[in-house]
Amino acid sequence: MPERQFTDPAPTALLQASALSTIAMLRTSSLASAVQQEIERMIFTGELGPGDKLTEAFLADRLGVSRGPVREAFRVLEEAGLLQLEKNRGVFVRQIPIEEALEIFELRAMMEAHVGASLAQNASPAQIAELEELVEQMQAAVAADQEARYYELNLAFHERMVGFAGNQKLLALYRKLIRELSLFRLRNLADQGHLLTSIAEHRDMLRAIAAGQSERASSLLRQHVLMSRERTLHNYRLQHAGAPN
Amino acid sequence: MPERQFTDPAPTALLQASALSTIAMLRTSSLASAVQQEIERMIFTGELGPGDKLTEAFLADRLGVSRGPVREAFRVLEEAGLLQLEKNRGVFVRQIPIEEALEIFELRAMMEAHVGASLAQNASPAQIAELEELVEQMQAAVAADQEARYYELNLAFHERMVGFAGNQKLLALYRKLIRELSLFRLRNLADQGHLLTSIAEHRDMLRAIAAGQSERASSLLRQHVLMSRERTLHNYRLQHAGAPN
DNA sequence: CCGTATTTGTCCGTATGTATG
DNA sequence: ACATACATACGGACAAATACG
Repeated sequence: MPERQFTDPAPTALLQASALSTIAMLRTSSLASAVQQEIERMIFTGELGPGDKLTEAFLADRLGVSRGPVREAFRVLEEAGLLQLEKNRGVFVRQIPIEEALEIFELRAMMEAHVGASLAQNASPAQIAELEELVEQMQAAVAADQEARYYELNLAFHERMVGFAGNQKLLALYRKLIRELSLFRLRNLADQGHLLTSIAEHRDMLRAIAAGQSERASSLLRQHVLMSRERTLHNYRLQHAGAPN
Repeated sequence: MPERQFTDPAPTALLQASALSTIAMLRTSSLASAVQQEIERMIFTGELGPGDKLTEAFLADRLGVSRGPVREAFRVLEEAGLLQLEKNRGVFVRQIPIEEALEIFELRAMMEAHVGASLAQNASPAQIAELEELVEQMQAAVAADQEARYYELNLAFHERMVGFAGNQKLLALYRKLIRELSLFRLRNLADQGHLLTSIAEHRDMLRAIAAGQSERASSLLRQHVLMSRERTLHNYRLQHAGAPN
């Protein structure tokens, strides 16, 4: 059973065209970081999927750079948890096992609970207003049946909240976890009902925060994330019901 | 005002001797990771201090490898927050600003509070016993006036607690933060009184955990870490009173 | 069990950019 | 302002290790 390899003709041609221009544009700092960003882009657009194999030489060729920068990008992306380096075998897009995804959800719950308590005590009216505006847009997106847009706004909402807590280190860690989690994402094809529930939960959070209710805000956020965790686990079990391993 | 550079004759000779053997011994995987570990060792033993300058060529020379592996090690250590790469200028051991140190303490407080609640619900008697044993050793260390030993045990105690929570990702993040924080450490030359207080706090935590009191355990751990934060801030202000910047 | 192909590991020469006098 | 020293950035060649037929 051959690994799905990233050397098929069609996607390769596509990559070559887009990558070269992208690399050229990103040439702000080092080639290595440009390559890094390009690999990330390929992963997050789905051009590269979990388990896909990459090689230094291949990527260097297609991106029109030497192996050096590619190597360095690989190392950084391994440290970031997106790639898995196997000595003398190749580099693979990481498979996030379900156990790890669940751990990440737990950490998100911890972080967002902390953020909820913090915001209940320190959030400015302007910040709350901005979050409320995001919820409005989410509502509109659901009404217009734009699921992708909804998810985008949802991510933005949570990230913005974490940002408002004012701890930059926390925000950086949060982002890192979200990126890793996005590698897992077996599309959470959610039903409309859930989306509306979720929006209502967001409103509840904001109310608690605006009212300065630390513990309630904290608890609501934790539950909100843990719900999301449960849905993910549920979906996973559905999809892996008949196919153990 | 020249940066303190890592080219002084005395420490260099020392480095060369120890490093070569170390590098040889660590040759388990790649030279790059061996170099990485060696640099970490130099940092944590104080051979390298915050602000010190490193160069690829110099380190490569002294470690007896080429610049390639050194380069890669630099990138990883930058990602880890220990080094700061400045393009075409040099590589520096990071200075953790006080603001960042305080942020890390806040994250530690968040994490350990979470761990406290978790352990209160799930810790096994064996785990609690192990933690109690560590506290006993800490007590003995204080009695024997072995401060260094006390700190070592204290770190082990907290890390072990985090480990017992069962979330590997959390443990990894926790360790990473502690490593970064150790770069800050203007020796927390603590008075005996504080050490004894601290030990008492540890006992309180364990009691709450053993009794299954989630909220109390959580709160005690948070306060314990925040106290530590306050002491650090206090020491910092003392040391920087007359010398702004 | 061995040879060959593949892939990373390592090294060094040169280009490029930055700071400094 | 300009030249020079210095450090990284990058490329390409060679070596070593591993996998696979």
